[in-house]
Amino acid sequence: MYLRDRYLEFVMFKEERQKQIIKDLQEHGSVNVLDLKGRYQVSAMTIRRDLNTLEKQGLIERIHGGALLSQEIRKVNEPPIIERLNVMAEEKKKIAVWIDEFIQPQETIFLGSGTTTLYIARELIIRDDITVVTNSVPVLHELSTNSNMNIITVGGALRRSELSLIGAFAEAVLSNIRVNKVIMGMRGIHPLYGFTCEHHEELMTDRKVMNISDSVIIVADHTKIGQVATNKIASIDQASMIITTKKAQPHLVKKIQEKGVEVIKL
Amino acid sequence: MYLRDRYLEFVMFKEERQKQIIKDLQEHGSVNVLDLKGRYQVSAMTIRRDLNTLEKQGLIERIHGGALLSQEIRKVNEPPIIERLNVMAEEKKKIAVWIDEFIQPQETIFLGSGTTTLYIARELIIRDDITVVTNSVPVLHELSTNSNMNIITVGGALRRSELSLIGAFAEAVLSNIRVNKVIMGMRGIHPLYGFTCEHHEELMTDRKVMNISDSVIIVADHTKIGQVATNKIASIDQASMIITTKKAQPHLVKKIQEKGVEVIKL
DNA sequence: AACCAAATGTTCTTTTATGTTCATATCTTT
DNA sequence: AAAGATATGAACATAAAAGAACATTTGGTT
Repeated sequence: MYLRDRYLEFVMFKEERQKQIIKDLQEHGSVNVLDLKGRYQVSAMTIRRDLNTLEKQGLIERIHGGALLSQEIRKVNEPPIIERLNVMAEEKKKIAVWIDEFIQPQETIFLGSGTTTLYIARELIIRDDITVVTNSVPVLHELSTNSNMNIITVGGALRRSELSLIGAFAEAVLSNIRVNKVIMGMRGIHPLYGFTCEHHEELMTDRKVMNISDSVIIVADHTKIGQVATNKIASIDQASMIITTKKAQPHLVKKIQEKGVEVIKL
Repeated sequence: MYLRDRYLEFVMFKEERQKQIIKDLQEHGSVNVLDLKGRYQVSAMTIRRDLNTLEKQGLIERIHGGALLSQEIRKVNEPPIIERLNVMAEEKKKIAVWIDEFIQPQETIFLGSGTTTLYIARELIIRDDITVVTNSVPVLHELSTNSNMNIITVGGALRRSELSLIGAFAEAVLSNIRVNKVIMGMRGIHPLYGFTCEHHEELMTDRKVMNISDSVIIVADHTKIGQVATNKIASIDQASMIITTKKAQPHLVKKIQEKGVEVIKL
C-alpha cells in the first residue's frame, strides 16, 4: 500500500531528508542504510537513491551498507570548530533562542568564539538595535553580511582551531571596551575547578573578556558541565549566569548554584 | 460549483495568501501543497501557481510536493562590495597573480579591503610561508578557513559597504605593527590630487596603513587611474608602486611616474 | 447590460517519488 | 576458498504531484 497522507502523518520531502542525512553524517562521521531507513520511515531503496544522489553531488562517499563524509568536502584542514558545528545542534539552538530574548534593545554585548555563540549570532541576525563586540571570525562573517547591527571586532592573531582572535592586540582592544553583557562558551565548567580551556594561548584573552562586563553569561550544553580541561581561566563565581541544557547533572548544578551562580537549564 | 461569497466566508486575495505562505515557510522551513490547499481553501492548482510565482521572485525554492525557503532570502541587504566582486574580474585576477609572485617567502604583508585584495587573498591561499595582516572581513574569512598562513586582524568597527574594519581600535593596533609590504586598493588615483576615497570614516585608517611599511603597493584596475573621490588620503608619491592594467591612460601613467612612483601595467 | 481581464477551478496527461521483487554483487565467517 | 548473510541495483508498479488546456467566476469598465 503506497498511501501517504500529509494530513495524518508528517512526511519529509526528499530534499529535507537528504539535507538531514548530511547533518547526521557530519555529526556521526558515518551512516548506514538500515538506520536511516528506520529514522526516516522510508524503504531502503529510497535511502540508497538518496545516498547515490548525494554521492553524485560529491557530498558523500558511498560505501557498502552506508556512506561516509566525502574526503573532498572536508577541506585541506577544516578547522575543528566547523566539525563541531552540528554536534548538539538542538541544544545549542535552544540556548540561542533564549539568549536572543534575554538581550535588551540598545545593549552592547560581547559574543565569544565557539559553536554555541555562532548559533546565537544566527539568532540575532534580525536585530538592528544592538551592538555586538566579538573575537570570533565566523560570528563576524555571519553578522557582517546578514545583519544590520553595529559590530566591533577585537583584533589579534587568528587561532585556527577556534577561528578566534587572541593575543596582545586583542587584549589591548579589550582593555578599552566595556559591554552590558558578555556571552561566551566554555570548554570545561566545574563547581570546584572553575572554568577551563584546552589551550593556554587563549587563556589571557578569555580572562580579559570576563572583565569587560559585570554580567558574564556562560553558554554551554550539558556535556560541558562537570568537564575539566587543562587551563584554568577563572573560578566558577566569576560568571553571573550559566545557560545550559536539561540533561546537566543536578548535583553539579546544585553545587554551582551554591557558589552564587545562577544556572538556567533549557 | 465555483461559488465564492466574500460576505459569507472569508476569502483571501492572492497577494495576502502568498505573503502568508512565506510566513508559513519561515516558521516551518517547508510547506506542502496539500496543507496549503486545506488551510486557504483553494485548489491545489492555485497553490501551485502561487508557489511558482514566489519562486520566480526568488523567494522560495520549489520542490516536488511543496516548497523550501530560498537560501537567498536570508541575505538582508548584500554589501556593495559583494556586488562589485565580478566587475573587472579578469583584470583583478591578473593583478592578483602578479602580487602572489611578488611576495617573498617569510614576508609579512598588509592586505587592505576592497575587491582586488580579495582576489589577491584567494591567490595567496596555498602559501604558508607568509604572514598576512588585514582589516578586510572577506579576506579574513577566506584565509581563515582555506589557508594555513599566519593571520593578524586589525580590530575596529565594521564598515558594511566595504566589510572593512576601521576606527580608533583599528588605528591603535596599526600603531604597533610594521610589515614588509602594504598592499591596498584605492578608489581614486590621480597624479595631482593623489589618492582619494569616498567616505571620510576610512580616511584616518587608510593613512595609518600607509605608514606601517616603507613599501606601499597600490592595486587598482585601469578605471581607477585618473579618478578623484572626495577625501584625500595621501599624495601620489606616498606609494612606492602602483599595479594596474593595460588600458590605464598613458599620459596619466607618465605623470605619475614623473613623481617617482613605479607603475606596472599588466 | 455587455464585455474584459484576472484569478481560480476542472480535467486529463505526464512526471516524480517511492515501494516491491528478484537476480547479482559484496561482505563475513569459518 | 566456500558458504551463508546481507546489500545492491535494475525493472516494474503505484500513488501522488505537476502542468497544460480549457472552463468558470468575479470585479471592474465602458
